[in-house]
Amino acid sequence: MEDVETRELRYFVAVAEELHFGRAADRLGIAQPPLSRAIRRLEHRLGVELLERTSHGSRLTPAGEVLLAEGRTALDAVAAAARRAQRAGPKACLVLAMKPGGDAGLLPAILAAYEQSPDALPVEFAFSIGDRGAMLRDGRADVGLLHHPQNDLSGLATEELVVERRVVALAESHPLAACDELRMADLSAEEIPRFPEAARPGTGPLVGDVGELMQLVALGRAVALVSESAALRPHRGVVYRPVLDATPATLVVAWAESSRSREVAAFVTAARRAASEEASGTS
Amino acid sequence: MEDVETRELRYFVAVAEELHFGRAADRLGIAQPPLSRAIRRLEHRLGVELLERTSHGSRLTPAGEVLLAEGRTALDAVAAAARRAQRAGPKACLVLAMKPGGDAGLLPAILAAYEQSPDALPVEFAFSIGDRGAMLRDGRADVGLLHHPQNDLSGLATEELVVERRVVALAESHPLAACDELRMADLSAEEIPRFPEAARPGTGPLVGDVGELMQLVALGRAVALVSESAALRPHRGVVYRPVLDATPATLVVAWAESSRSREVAAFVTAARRAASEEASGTS
DNA sequence: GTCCTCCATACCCGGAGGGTATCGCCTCCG
DNA sequence: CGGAGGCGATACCCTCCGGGTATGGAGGAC
Repeated sequence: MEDVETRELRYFVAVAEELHFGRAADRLGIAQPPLSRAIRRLEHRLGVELLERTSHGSRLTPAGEVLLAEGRTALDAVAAAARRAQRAGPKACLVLAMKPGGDAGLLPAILAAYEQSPDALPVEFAFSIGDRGAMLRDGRADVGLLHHPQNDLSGLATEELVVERRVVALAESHPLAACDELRMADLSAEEIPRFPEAARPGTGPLVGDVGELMQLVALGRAVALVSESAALRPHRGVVYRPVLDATPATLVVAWAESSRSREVAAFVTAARRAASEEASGTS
Repeated sequence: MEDVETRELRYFVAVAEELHFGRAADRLGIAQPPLSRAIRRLEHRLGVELLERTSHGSRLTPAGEVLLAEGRTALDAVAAAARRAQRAGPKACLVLAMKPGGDAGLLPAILAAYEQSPDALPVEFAFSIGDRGAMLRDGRADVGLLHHPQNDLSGLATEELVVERRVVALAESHPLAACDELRMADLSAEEIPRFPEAARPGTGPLVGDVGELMQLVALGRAVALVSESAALRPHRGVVYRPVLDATPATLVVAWAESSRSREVAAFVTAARRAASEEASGTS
């Protein structure tokens, strides 16, 4: 069987996402006829129909659904290979993906421990609020600090660091601020902001970063569930209250399984050490 | 950045494995000059040197090492996407990779449970002695029964089924057959056969399948460590003795994380059920 | 029926990918 | 020390694939 080129996969993914050859061709920066031919050629080579063409758009066949899912991960893997090879050049570094403030206060200890490793590289930070898992999968980052179950960890290797209880950020003047502790049910009527990348749809206002989020909270226009360590950084006009029945967030160090280099392993070890020392120190 | 095509990755992997442009080109079925150019182009596009050319062969740079490892998994992912899409066509089926006899006796129960699932597909068997993990990674199979820690499970999702103690197969006439139980040290002087695909190198004779293996054992020319369930299938002239300090083998059901289809999930559920019923039934 | 939308077909062109011949360079050996 | 051989790079040519434009045909909306 002839093998599939990444260009063909990118083309198919574009069509499968748009369900429209014209728009997909537009997005890919090519004309529609070559795109149609490329998809037909791909279907013929695989011996499977991928799309049901109707006169108003197209639909995915079961095989198309499979190729969309698997093709995305394959494209991620190819991109990861290229990016990680690039970074392994003379000015090698380790890219850490994390949410600003999403380190449960462990970052200094982790970095200190990592820098003492003989395999340590300079660490670059890739701050991102929403897509840290994707950054690990497609090679934009090498290791990440992310949260379970808030982040999708599939396809990643992980190690748990600490479990963080979740607290709610409220305006000082908010009625609920009078309570010492809350339950999720108490928040059902509140506006909970969302970041644009958030997978789960909601009704809250969209915010771009943590600063905007806290601004909204301080104004009393919204409330926000955050990790308990975030409450250590006070914000003017905002108070924090524990939420008893919120599912706790587990901070994990994550990495792509295909990149089990010494450098990544050293970072994971450093993170593990920092977390366990933190746990024994504060207990 | 221009993206990397799978052809370029295949070319690079071939060169990186052969460390010789001529042999690699031969293996790829092309001439040497186009291959050299393709690699140079790839290096230039990534902005990194991948190989150190010497007059007697080539060596991998650190970036080349990274691209070799990541490129292999990327190629596997692309191949997996193509194969799984092909199989999702009209005559869809679920391919199960397993070692002959490597099911700890669970296979009938697993299949019975799976066939009752509403998502069940016809099951095809892909018997293989050595590379079942690779079959899952590159899409030749959808689910597999493999053993931890004998198999490399990296890049796969797994669920443990049963822990099997290991026993040694001996010829009836073998001196050690007189003992009721053995230790690994007792076997240190014995010939332990290897399958061609076995990663860990050894000195034992090469065997192609389980039949050959048992033949050798019956002749007293070798001994073999096998799972305790294998001892249930008697073989003429062969006896089994427990090995107290052999690390036990855990039978796991494994699948590629990117193919979390309903069919795969149903099979995993069936395997889990069969294993737990087996455990409670025999306890 | 008549548009309109969407995908497929027909045809052409440029350039990337592959082949052959040859060179430059290093190593090894006589 | 010099020639031979092996290895990768370069030069040059050609083919065919990937992409563009123009147009056709089918199906739904009104």
